[in-house]
Amino acid sequence: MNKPENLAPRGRPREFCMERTLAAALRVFWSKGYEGTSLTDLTKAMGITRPSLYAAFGNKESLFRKALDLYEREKLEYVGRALAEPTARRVAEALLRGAVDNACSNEEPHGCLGVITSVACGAESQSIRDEVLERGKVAKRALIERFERARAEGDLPAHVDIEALTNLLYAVVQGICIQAGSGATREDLEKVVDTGLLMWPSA
Amino acid sequence: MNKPENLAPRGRPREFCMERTLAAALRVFWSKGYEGTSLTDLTKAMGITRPSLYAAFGNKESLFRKALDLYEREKLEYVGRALAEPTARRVAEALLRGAVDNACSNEEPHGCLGVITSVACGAESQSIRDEVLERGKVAKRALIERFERARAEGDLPAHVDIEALTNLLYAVVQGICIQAGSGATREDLEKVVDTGLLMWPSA
DNA sequence: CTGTCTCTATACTGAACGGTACAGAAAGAT
DNA sequence: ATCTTTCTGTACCGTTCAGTATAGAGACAG
Repeated sequence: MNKPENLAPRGRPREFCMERTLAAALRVFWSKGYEGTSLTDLTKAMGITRPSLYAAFGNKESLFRKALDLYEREKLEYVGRALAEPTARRVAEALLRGAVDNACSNEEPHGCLGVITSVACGAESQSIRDEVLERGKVAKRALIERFERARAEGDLPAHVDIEALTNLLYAVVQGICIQAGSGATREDLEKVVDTGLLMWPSA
Repeated sequence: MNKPENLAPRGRPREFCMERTLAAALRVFWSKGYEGTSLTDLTKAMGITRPSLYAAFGNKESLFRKALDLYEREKLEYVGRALAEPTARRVAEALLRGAVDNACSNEEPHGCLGVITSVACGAESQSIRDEVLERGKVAKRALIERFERARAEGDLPAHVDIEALTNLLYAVVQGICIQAGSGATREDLEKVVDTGLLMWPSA
């Protein structure tokens, strides 16, 4: 029918920028985990009050999901880029180097929001944990399919267990995220990636 | 001077077994992390009341340290066994298989208490986090020394970066712990170990 | 028995948690 | 100007947190 002409906000306009406040919330969740983040932490970092937060983003869980969307969109795009690389080795390399970049940024918290959440989420807020794990499974399945294609193309030895290889690669990525959050430097982790790539199976 | 003759408990004797209650506390910390565990969780699992807990173990932090000692003594002894293996490859294999065993027990929580604590410990209780990280560093240093000896013995290629190789192995162990806590089965992780060992550098 | 000592159990403290009711402020519509 | 709508800030809700005061129960010494 008629376009609702979305330039007609009827009441008092919002005084803060939702994108900026969402990015601020993401940083807090990223560094403290879902349960470790309090509403006071959030409102202080976002520069808004509690009722404003609830009106704009729903409750804490809904805010976290929106922050998670932003994180996947902006910080995990390297996963999609890695999947598009032409060879299995370059897929692995792009994934590992992207993980190091993401976990070692100078401007963002160290580590990976997904790993932190999947480890630090208790029985309460189980649905948050489940959603993060589900998103991880989707990425893992895409990697498995990519490596199966690579094997079919003669790009990986025929004898390797593709699922196990993917889980191993995933484990290294997770370990990198943990070590980044535990004080390892970018140089340390780049050497880990180099060493791992030396062992990558060739066809 | 005189030995205080420690078989003279003067007041009413304690009604619970400290070892059993400490083991129960360890299980709770292991499955929920330090900050995710409340005193109510602890007293319920240990079957004692709050004042009994405080009289016997000090405060929550002191109880956690005692549980961590127990964990290292009973659940991480495989690390020492791995270091005593005769070749670098067998050190790595014992470490990886021990990690899978420990993280996939049928009777204990899945995952690794050290990994969980280092990830899920916020700015509060920083000292807990620091202690766990320090204990991890000690183990890593022992592994580095072991692999340096292995290289000197011609047991590892001369060109490998020992510290990076150790960090890589450590990353795989950490990834295994995370995946064990995220629903991976023992069979999944055993295949990961097998695949990783296929890539282990030979002299 | 009476003391004395140490355990246990109830019930509490102040602070922080996630979430919200309510009143006032500010913008467009009429 | 007035009305309606939506945002903002204060002040609060009940609950849970780690930790404790206090009183009673129980075991030994004399």
